[in-house]
Amino acid sequence: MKNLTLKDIAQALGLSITTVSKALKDYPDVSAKTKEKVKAYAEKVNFTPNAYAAFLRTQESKMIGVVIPRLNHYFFSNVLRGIMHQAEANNYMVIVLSSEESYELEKKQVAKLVKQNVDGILISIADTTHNLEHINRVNELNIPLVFFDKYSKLSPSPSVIINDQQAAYMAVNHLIARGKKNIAHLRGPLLPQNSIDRFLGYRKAIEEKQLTYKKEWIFTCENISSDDGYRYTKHILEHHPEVDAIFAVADLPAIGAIKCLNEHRMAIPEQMAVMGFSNWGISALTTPALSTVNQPGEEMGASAFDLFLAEKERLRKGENSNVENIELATDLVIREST
Amino acid sequence: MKNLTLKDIAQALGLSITTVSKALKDYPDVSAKTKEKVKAYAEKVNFTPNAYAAFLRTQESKMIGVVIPRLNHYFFSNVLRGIMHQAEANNYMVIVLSSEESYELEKKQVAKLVKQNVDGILISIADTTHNLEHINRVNELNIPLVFFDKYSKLSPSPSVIINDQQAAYMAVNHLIARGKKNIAHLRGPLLPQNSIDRFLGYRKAIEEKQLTYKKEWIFTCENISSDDGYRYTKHILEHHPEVDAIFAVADLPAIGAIKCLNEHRMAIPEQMAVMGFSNWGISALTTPALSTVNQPGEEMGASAFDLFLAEKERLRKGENSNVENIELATDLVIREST
DNA sequence: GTTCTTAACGAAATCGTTTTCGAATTATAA
DNA sequence: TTATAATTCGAAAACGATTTCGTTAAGAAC
Repeated sequence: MKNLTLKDIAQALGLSITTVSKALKDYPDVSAKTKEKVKAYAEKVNFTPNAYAAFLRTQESKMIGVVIPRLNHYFFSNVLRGIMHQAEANNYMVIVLSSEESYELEKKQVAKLVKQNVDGILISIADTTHNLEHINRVNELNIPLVFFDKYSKLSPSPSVIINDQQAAYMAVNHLIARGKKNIAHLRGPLLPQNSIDRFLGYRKAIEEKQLTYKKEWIFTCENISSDDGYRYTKHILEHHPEVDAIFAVADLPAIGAIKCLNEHRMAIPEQMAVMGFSNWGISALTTPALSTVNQPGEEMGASAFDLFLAEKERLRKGENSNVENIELATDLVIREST
Repeated sequence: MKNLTLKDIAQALGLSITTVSKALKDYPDVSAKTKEKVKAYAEKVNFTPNAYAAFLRTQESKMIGVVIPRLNHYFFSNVLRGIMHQAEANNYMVIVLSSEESYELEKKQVAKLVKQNVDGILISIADTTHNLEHINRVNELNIPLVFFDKYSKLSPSPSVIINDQQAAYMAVNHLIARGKKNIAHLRGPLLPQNSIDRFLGYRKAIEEKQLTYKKEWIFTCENISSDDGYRYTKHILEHHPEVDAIFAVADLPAIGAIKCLNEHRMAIPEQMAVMGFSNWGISALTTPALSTVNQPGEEMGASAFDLFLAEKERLRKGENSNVENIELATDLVIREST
């Protein structure tokens, strides 16, 4: 019942440990007959080599670490799913750690993964991460590292992201096409690249169509929470009645906005249109249902894992070839709120 | 820069590997001075013993496996958080796997964890799990196993759950106190204990107050999805106009119900009250906000980990003492939908 | 018959830690 | 001074898989 070892198999078959090991790994200096015998027996007793013992020799743990800013986050759950699916297909285990959007915790979690000898790290950095020492240390140790969704332009590691600027540009253009002229923006925190890019996409669309751009219509959602959206929308209703649409950095603030608008009996989208970002599961369930930008979470996760494999291969040979950066396509999900 | 070993420290300090190892683990046969010296140096170079090598001797991997039915599930995310927090405090790593509510996948994931030599398994079983062979195998291997939230009465392993029956009983009593007389129930699938218990709590409250109990008012949400809730609510409006309240097995169907009621311009809660279960983050954001039962996710996770430690201790000594089962308190969250 | 090649297998070292057991040194007792 | 005990250390054997390097035996070549 206990896990068998090579020794057990060797004894059972009257072979040496060496031969059994080599037979299982298809070494050329084992006869076809022996290979057959060993493989059949190993299959029968459901043998798999002890991962810890194997690590000691090969220094490959067959584990990767994933650091995400939040666990209970719809989008990241989807990314995780993609990662795990791909990891399973390649016989990797996944250790997931959360940074809780804290730079300090992120550093700790990365250090923990390094100590665990993971074969690679997939990370989406926290909104408050302003320093890349911990990332650089991973690079120096020659441990493959891949960014997904939230990355840093200052690091040379490969990344898989969406084109946030273009996605936001498309979203705001959709609002404009619906006849909206005074569009407010609930933006994300100042640091992360994607909240910057979404803001830039917003501004580009506004300026290109020569609509009014006002600093007073830009609000920073520090926590990207529904509460942020609720609060700012209330402020907009009270102080900027001319605003006829809201483009939010994420679905959560957008839903907060809808909640506030409903309470004030505003007609959505006639009096005020609302556009979110991410296509969370809940966004289809609000009344009215939220228009948003679809981010392909699972696909992003799968690509991130693939990039890890590529990066690992790259590091194994010399450093010559250049890093890959993948940009996934997004698409608008038009529902009732626009 | 690379991870140091005991050997490195031993050489640096002119000691043997043995002494360094023993000094770090406070063996009595190492002098106080040597211990100081070793510990100070280890601290300085940020040494931690190689987990894989340690496993080979101790057979303790300092890793636990967690199997949950779904990754992108608000409640389970919270449980995970509790588990990870407690795991971190006790120097454990956590491997999370999802069964996707599939019995077959659940079996595979458990097998994978066993092969990985985890020190224990924390599991919330899938709705479709009808057979406990995989769980029994874990028991036979003397690997500590703890159930949380969704357990099986057929297994002797410890568990941490809520009293679903009582919680549902309280919830329905709340609806009755609000003057509702014809209460429909959107129940969960037939197998899992908690959907059975919630149904029993519902029926107990109904019968105790001698209200009408009709089989036609009971609907089974196979996927516990918002779509289930939406569909059944539509059916209720069309075929059972006398129903004045809906008690759902979870928040998602309840939100689907609200969506349907809003579309039919039904007054909530006057014409139809809605009660959910779980207190998902979104339940506060619907219009009207959803009344529900609060399940203490993080607390459940933390308790599950503590139970694992206790169970491990129990298995280490003989099997004498009996297993613990923890029942966590729930509380009603009354919002606008009732 | 001798030498050489090739095929098939095993012995043994290694990874880094833990732990048993014995050795060496010092302190204490006789 | 010698015997005994206490203290402090280190050598070495695990744990289980991988891999290098030999060894053996059989057949080929001369």
